[in-house]
Amino acid sequence: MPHASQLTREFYVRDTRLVARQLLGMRLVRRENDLRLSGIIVETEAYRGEEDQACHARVGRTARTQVMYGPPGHAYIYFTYGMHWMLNFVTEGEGYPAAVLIRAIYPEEGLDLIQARRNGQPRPRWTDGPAKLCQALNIDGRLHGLDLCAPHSEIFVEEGVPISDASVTNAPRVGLYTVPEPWKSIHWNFQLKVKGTLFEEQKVSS
DNA sequence: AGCACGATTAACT
DNA sequence: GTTAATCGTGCTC
Repeated sequence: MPHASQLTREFYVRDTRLVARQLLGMRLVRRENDLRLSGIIVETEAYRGEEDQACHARVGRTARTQVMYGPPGHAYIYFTYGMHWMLNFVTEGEGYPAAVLIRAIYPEEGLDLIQARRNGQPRPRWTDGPAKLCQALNIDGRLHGLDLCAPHSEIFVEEGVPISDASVTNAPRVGLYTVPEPWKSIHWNFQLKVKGTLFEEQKVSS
């Protein structure tokens, strides 16, 4: 069986909230040497514009946020809490700062390596958080700015499983404490919830 | 130069 | 529910 097709830049150029929703059910792929690690994306969040007080670009264009102002379909990877890396995909048109945070995946390929990197954690906790999936897939600042649409890219997204609107839930974005309203409570978190599936089992355990 | 805080996680009471 | 770990970033002095 050939692998599904890699998403092109046209996918990422659209409204960040739509891209975040459409990423659910897609497959995140990490290429390491000749290995493929992958998982189905089950949780995302949208961050868009300098007016969004939860978005890093609220402070404008800096060395850190520069990539978010660049062309869509690139990786925005940042370091936080003194120890954790976060993976985002740049969205919308060049010059408008926006990105989708990948918060959780359901792991499918490379399980042995993922388990080893997750240091004895139970399977439902391997990739059920934004920093956890970066640890599991060996994603850090070295990959910041990477083009997700380039041939043989070390990170990319491909077609996964079809998702119905009924299986998607919206919620406020996670981890915002000092962010003013309406940004703190706006429902820009997207989760895949399919009763009776392993996707649900993972999120219930998180 | 110093400071407060962060799009988190794991371990603990 | 609470808290330590640990350091880059942006802001103030």
